[in-house]
Amino acid sequence: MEKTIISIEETTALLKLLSDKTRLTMLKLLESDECCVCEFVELFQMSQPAISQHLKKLRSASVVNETRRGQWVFYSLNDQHPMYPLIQSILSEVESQDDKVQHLIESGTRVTCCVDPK
Amino acid sequence: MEKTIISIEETTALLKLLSDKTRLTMLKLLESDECCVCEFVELFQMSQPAISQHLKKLRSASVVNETRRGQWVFYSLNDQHPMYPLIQSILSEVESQDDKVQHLIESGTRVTCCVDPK
DNA sequence: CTTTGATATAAGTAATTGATTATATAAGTA
DNA sequence: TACTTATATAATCAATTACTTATATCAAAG
Repeated sequence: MEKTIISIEETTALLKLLSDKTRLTMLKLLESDECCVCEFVELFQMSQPAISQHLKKLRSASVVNETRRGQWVFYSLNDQHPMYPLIQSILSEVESQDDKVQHLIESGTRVTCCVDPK
Repeated sequence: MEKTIISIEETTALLKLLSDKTRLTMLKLLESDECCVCEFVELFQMSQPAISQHLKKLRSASVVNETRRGQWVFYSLNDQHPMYPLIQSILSEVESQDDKVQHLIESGTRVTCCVDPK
């Protein structure tokens, strides 16, 4: 398995994307499980459009995948991204965000959003 | 050897620092050898104060070490930085900057600056 | 001690970024 | 169909960023 050579420009673009607290936290959360937009809205003290714009940046860079299920849109890490190994090694250094997941469970947000749509 | 846990804030601050083309290229160059300021000035199409300001940011974050030798100031990677492993894994993904080193040698800049000061 | 070369700092500025509010779209439900 | 909930887009704005030019500092050489 050859190592893909990544240009300085591609790398700085990715790092810039990850150098925002909200976006990096989002990705750390996605590392363990997909999330829907409303969960991010619950977690971050920020307006829904702000969340949506952060997700758009991640989406435009193909760092995340988007799946609509009914009225909800779920996001997940794109493990096919050419820089996925780098993303993984960055995320592995970052402190766990389990407290946020716990908050979702306790507040009932996770249940509301993520129930099986069948 | 325990893995140091790094906060989201510390990580985003580091990524922001590395998410600039000039600074990331500087660090990639420092990965193989120390450089003096005049070498960076030769390499980047940019004013000397601009170079100096980039170096100040890297210095303030302790990502690089500074050593004065006579009238020259040399910079090197700080391998004692708490996030040095992350810095290394980022740099390892980035394309080589050997062409820039070659340019320094050919232009004579490297010789002028980096001769043993004894 | 004055000049020169190397580097740092200060002040100003245009471009970018990350938020906001208002509005649009899209899906589910009465 | 109309209403509600979830999400996206548009327009706007304040803060930050990465340059620029001008000036200061600092070390070596005359």
